[in-house]
Amino acid sequence: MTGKKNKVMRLTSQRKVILEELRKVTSHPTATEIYDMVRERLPRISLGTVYRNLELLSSNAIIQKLDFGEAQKRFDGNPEPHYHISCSECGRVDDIHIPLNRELEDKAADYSGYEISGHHVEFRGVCPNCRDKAATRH
Amino acid sequence: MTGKKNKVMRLTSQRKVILEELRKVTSHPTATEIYDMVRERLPRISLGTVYRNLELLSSNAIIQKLDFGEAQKRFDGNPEPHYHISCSECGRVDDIHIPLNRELEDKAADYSGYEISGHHVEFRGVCPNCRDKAATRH
DNA sequence: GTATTTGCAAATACTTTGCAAAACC
DNA sequence: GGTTTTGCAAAGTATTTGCAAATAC
Repeated sequence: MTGKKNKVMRLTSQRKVILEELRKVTSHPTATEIYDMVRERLPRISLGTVYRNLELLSSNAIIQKLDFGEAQKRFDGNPEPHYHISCSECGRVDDIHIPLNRELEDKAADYSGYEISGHHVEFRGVCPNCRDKAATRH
Repeated sequence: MTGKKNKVMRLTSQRKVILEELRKVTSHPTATEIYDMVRERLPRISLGTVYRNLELLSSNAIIQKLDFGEAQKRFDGNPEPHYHISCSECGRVDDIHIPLNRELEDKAADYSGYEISGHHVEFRGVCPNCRDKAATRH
């Protein structure tokens, strides 16, 4: 019905550690960053395994795969929809937990005729750290 | 001051045709789609040139580079900020010209301490075509 | 016991880049 | 005339995949 595969997802040590490490941070790491984090606990894990698990976990809505237009995708251990902001200076990505604006979806549906299933908001700006650094330079 | 290069951007036939073709459509084509469109008028143009021009034009805010999490980036001949919606069935991308919600930026600034420079909203849903097709199938 | 998952390495997909020749202003 | 841009081909980067061995249940 939903098109999802019906395979049982086994709890391998690799999968468990990837999920644990991802849930520890709010930094929205890339696949290679996660690889590095996980390798401290599982030195023999391969990058391919990390990619495969991130793909599987995100397609099962256990984590989120994010794309901020950079070369590498990022991952978020929190599967609940929420907004994000990225710093144009240092590239860091933070969560923005303001309430989702459902009215936007109604407007978009009226405008487009689409049947809307969700939306995402990405803010751009300069993070407090980088703003302070810039100020210090004067 | 702004970090932009000060080179003069020359009006080559390749650049002109790329821009013209991109402005003709609202389909948010990928680089290879633009390559195919342009090649009908300039059969000897190379894909590298298309990429270089799309990069240059978007970094000069003459066009927009968009990323919907697919493998390929997409391009929009309209440089004005506006929202987008993509169809989860067929992948098409449409503009949503509802007014930008600046209040969201204020809320995000309050929440995060960032200095916000802009935001983008992406809706997901099923386009009218695909909805009709799905209905017909029953 | 059997289907899923892993590590490894090779393959793929998209985009970028070096360079000499051509084009623009 | 000097700088930018092009075509071409090769390189780069991120991600995916085939396969035999290992693992989970």
